[in-house]
Amino acid sequence: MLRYALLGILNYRPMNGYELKQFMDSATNHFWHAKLSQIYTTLKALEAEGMLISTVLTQEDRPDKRMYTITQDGRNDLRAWLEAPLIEIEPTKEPLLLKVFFAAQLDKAQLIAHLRVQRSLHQAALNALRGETAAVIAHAASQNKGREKDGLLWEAVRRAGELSEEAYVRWLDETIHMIEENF
Amino acid sequence: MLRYALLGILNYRPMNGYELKQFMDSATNHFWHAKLSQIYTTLKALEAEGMLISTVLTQEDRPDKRMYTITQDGRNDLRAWLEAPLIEIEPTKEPLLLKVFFAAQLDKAQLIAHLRVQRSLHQAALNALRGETAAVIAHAASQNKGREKDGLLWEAVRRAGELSEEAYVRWLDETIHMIEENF
DNA sequence: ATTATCATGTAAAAGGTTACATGATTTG
DNA sequence: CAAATCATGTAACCTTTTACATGATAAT
Repeated sequence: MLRYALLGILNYRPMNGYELKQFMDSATNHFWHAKLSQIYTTLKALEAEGMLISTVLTQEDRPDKRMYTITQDGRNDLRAWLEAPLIEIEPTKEPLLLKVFFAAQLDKAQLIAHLRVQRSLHQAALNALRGETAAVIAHAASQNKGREKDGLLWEAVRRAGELSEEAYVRWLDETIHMIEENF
Repeated sequence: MLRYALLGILNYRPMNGYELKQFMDSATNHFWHAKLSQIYTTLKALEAEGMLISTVLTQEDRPDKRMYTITQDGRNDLRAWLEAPLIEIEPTKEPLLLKVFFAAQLDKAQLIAHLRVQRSLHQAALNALRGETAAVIAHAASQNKGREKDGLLWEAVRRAGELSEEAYVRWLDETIHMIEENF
């Protein structure tokens, strides 16, 4: 599925692997991420399939860049994927919930400590979505005249992350409180 | 991490692979899942490491069962993992959000259709958490006298799933409404 | 009759992470 | 002077999924 993330981004404009990684880190991190090593190998595979073409851009003072451009085949593949409805829910894996499920043998203080660490991490993620991510999206939308729909959807997706993190923090607060009272 | 799910469940009582799969499907599905093939290979690896021991239980009218029992080494490993705090957030991958992010080229009706399919799937997941999952947990807790903490944590984890699905359905409603108005 | 359940496994492939390898420039 | 940034890639490994393989009994 990383292939569609890359095709989707390269459908905005050509980029190199390093820049794709930066784009994902700043804009898609809360719903899709990848390591550089996987981005490079996936770009190579997409070019071999004819979905992308690359050209080397020689730079002075900086290493050369391999710029990838989406082809018509790539656009068709992206379109077909966008049109296909998702008829399943993505099954989630939540290490924290797995740990809490089996944590009855831990003592109260240790369990609460675990939950508080997660609370601060999720609060930070929520702040990032409301701050940096919101700013990146607003800026990109403002530079994208004539394509207002993009901006609406980017914001909708950001909002999904915000609701999800709000719910997580609320659950952590609820649960810390419950354990303080009942353990 | 499946290893800790299996060690955690086998710490309640010995089971075979097939039964572990059923347990996970009915109780842990919303935060951890695995295919039978992976469960079998992981059990084998855990036994090779000395975390589990297995014995074959011969049955009439049914295929034989390989029952797995946790060892002291397994209990120690489980304990060490439970005590280690989780200092990172699990990065999520949400195919629906990936699709919506790039979906500006779809027409309004198609996009709304995609979101409505997901709405019904997430509503069904929410109903399952409030129905079957809640019942399974309540029943298991009632049969677990003297270990009330287990039941409190099982319910807390179920509640996390409920809050998460509620937030998802709310977001889908918000987004369907936004697209109906602004696209 | 057909489908579901019970029951265990192996093999191949795909997806993803970690480690290795290199090296210049810029910022602190 | 050290660390971060820019920049690309390969190799080994781990995790997970899909497909293959078998076969009896119970339910519809």
